[in-house]
Amino acid sequence: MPYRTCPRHRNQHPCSCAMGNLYRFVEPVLLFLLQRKGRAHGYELATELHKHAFTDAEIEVSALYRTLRQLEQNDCVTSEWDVEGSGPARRLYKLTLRGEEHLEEWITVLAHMSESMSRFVKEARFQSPAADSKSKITRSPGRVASHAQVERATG
Amino acid sequence: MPYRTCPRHRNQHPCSCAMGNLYRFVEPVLLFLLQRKGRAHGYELATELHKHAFTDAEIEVSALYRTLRQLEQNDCVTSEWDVEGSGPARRLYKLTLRGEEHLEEWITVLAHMSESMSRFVKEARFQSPAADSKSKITRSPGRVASHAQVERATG
DNA sequence: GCCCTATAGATGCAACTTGCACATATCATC
DNA sequence: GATGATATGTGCAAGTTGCATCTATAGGGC
Repeated sequence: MPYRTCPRHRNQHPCSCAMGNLYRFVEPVLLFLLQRKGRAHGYELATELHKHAFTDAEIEVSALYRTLRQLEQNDCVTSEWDVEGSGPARRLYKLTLRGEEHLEEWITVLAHMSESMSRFVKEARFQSPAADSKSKITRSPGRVASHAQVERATG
Repeated sequence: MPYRTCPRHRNQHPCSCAMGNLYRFVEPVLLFLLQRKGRAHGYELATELHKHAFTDAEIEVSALYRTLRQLEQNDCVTSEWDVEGSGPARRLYKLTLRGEEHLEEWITVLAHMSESMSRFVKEARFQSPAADSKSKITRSPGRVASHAQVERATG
């Protein structure tokens, strides 16, 4: 059953790597961190991102940079090169007013989703009370098979 | 600002259509409904899906059928044609043991995500208390721009 | 018979997203 | 001048999605 094994967390099953598309949740966390820190560069944000991530799947650095560029094109952040200090130049990002608004929209989205999920989990657990006890690992979220993985598994 | 208008919910902004990729959350709801109903066909599930959906974005029927086929290829459900009754033949789906296990994995994932989101929302609202009051619409989640929308907006 | 609508399931495809590998550049240390 | 840490990106194959479209059965109206 190949769709149930993850190359990254082979032994700490279940994991959430196959949920993919996590960059969407990278966006609100980046906005949040930028609001809190005032200004920061990408590499720095990368080190703090996982503390606020919604799953324990690793976050791609490339996804982070792409998300920052996307946010800038949407006028949610501005950036300027910082050549002070040693090491390679870093791009310093700052939240704009629009970025703050966008974060607030995100907060509304996530509050809504969180409630829906929580309701669903309660209802599903009530329907099938095995869910709590059967799973050996409670901290890590479960695994999801993608279409591609189905192909590999059945093809 | 084209990225901030949605063709479907132009007036009830903000919406969550641009979050896309919702079929991933279609999967657990399908598993849940199948467990509850014993057996059902796709069209029937489509009518009940939105009641348990995690956002108010419409769920594509094609995504539903694709998800059901995917689940079958993963041995999470089985199906057989039902030619009884009038109208076109329908494919009757039933949950397998593996499907139940997969639902439980999903429940673990979603419980974890829901908690992380809720924590994030609290922290972010504490940091920026405007989030509750500024947004005129509280029921609908906010809007997210995709890469493509950025291109259209800025190109 | 023919048209319309509802039911039911499915596919085609362009556009889009993602994971992974790789590229580039600066500076420190050995 | 090799190696490694810091820092920011790009290329591309493989995967996903939204929308339009297709097939098919049955019922009702004309």
